[in-house]
Amino acid sequence: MKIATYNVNSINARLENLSSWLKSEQPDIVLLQEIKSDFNSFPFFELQTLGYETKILGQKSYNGVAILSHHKIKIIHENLPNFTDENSRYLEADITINNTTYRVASIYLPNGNPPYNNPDDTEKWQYKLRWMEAFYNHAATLLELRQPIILGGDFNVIATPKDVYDPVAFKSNALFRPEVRQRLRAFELLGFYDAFRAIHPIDTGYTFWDYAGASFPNDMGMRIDYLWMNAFALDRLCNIEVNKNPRQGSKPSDHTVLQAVIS
DNA sequence: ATGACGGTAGCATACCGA
Repeated sequence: MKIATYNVNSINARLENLSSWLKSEQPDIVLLQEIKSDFNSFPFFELQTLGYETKILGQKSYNGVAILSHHKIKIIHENLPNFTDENSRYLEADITINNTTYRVASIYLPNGNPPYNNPDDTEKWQYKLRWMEAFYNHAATLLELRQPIILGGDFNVIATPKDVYDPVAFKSNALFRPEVRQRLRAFELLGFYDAFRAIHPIDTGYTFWDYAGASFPNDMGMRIDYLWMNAFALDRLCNIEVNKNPRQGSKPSDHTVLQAVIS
């Protein structure tokens, strides 16, 4: 069973790029973020011709998450429970493959940096912290399940200094501030394993490179996309890798794919 | 530190992002 997470930065702008990756890798489950599309403009039919059923929590212009699968998708939650969110950032589902039911979620955690035109505005930062608290609370309840759980997506948090090309420059950035790293760590200590780090203790594993400058050729990236697994899922983890192909084609997203194989 | 660069809405330019 192959599962992947990919922040596409608009599903419609990325359809060709996404399709060619789907055709070559044939993942069973795909967690997408930043589809930037509501139900009416989502390319359900194009993905269906590639063999994928799709469930989305859409939104016009911004945010939006989706789950694709070769198998039937049963939606469990749209949005985080016990948290009123004006943005579409969380979609949770059960997918049964070969008699195993996987609980999966596609997650687009808030960025948290102030808008460029208003550097003193802390509203987005406060929203990020509240979001992470609600996510922590829900994740704690998920661990009661006796089934493999895979929580994947764009977490917008750089877990450690080695997960970014220049940790000093990002010292005060909302992706790297101690408050969010501590919260991600607390989530991890509940019993969710960073699948990439479980297999690759040293590799950089960057999943995002800014469009600006020559970030990608110079490998000035950061690791902010994750697949977090409970013990039931991690026990079955065979392989996990960052696939950089979608980042180097024409019209790439600024993120690339993190894909795992589970037995 | 700033803004590059790219996407959306909608038609000029503002907003958003990591």
